[in-house]
Amino acid sequence: MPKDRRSPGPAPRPVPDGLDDVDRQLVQLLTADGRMPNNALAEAVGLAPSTCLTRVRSLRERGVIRGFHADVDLAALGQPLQALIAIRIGAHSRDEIDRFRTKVPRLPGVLSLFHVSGANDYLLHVSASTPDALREFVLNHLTADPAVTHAETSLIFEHVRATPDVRH
Amino acid sequence: MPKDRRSPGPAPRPVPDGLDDVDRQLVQLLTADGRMPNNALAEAVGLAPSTCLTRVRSLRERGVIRGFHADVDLAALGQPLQALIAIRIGAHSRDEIDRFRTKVPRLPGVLSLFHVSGANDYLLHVSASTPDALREFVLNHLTADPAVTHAETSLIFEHVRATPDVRH
DNA sequence: GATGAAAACAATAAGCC
DNA sequence: GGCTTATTGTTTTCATC
Repeated sequence: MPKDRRSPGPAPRPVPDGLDDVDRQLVQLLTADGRMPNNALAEAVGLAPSTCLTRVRSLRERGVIRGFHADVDLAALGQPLQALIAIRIGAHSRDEIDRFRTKVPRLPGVLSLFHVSGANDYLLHVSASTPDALREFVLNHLTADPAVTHAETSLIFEHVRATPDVRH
Repeated sequence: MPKDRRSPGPAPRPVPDGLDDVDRQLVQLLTADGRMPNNALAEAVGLAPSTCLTRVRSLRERGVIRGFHADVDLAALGQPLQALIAIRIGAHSRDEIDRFRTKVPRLPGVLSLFHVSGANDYLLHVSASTPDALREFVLNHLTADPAVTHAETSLIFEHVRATPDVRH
């Protein structure tokens, strides 16, 4: 079945609603360079600037593009250390988990929180200015938390960010 | 010693060279919104647009700001699964490690590669379209690699990105 | 949906403090 | 460093297809 026109019953698909090739190209280009100007973008995908603008707006409105962020060298900002901390939660009560999940992303130095399957419950990506600051972070905010039963810190020697290929 | 002027011998500091408060604010603002226009940025930090432009340029030139990227909802692009894969390397020869480190970020679906201390050597953040695609990725690119002795996959249930606080 | 043309706005260069 | 002004270029709206 090639195109499924005239489907009578169900519903017209909820959110991301078909991204075509041009949409994917735009996402790809803006992932690689989030400040690429609209007219350059337009030329790159072969659209008029006004059309391109409409497309990009629609991608943002549909939540396909969530936002744009500067990628910063934290070492240059006095945070030369990064770590990944594997965390286990003891009390698996909904409340404890929600509290932890809400509190952690607001702690200073926190970059990302992953809730994961497997032996650990969370993986926390943090930055710190010194080994002591990292130790203090773990002791004050993780070890001291009654919900946390285990926290294992691994230093990050190197972090390579890949630009995801967004084609089918 | 307040300012260390007239230091005769050493050298005038190599790269990030003192970031002042305005620099930090700019970094903070551009981390939160990488597409904030220069004139809005200028107003937010209390500078003239031209001056602000010079500052931001300098931040990029000094590598404090490495780039700008769209934050994309991969699920909307047909990659609803994400995983973190803990990897151990057997042969700890320099060549094997370099090869692994070079090859992995180019594999399809790879988002980030962390080289870490501790029991594991790497932590790989990937996206996939289906559980089968994830399994194929692990089997073809990790298990099949002679340098890899162990690969343990954890599904990511949720990923919360924090906006780092860049103040001192 | 896509377009081109016009109006509105932002980025940049130059000269000066 | 920073500011202002003048210029260039980009974004955005709108009427039209």
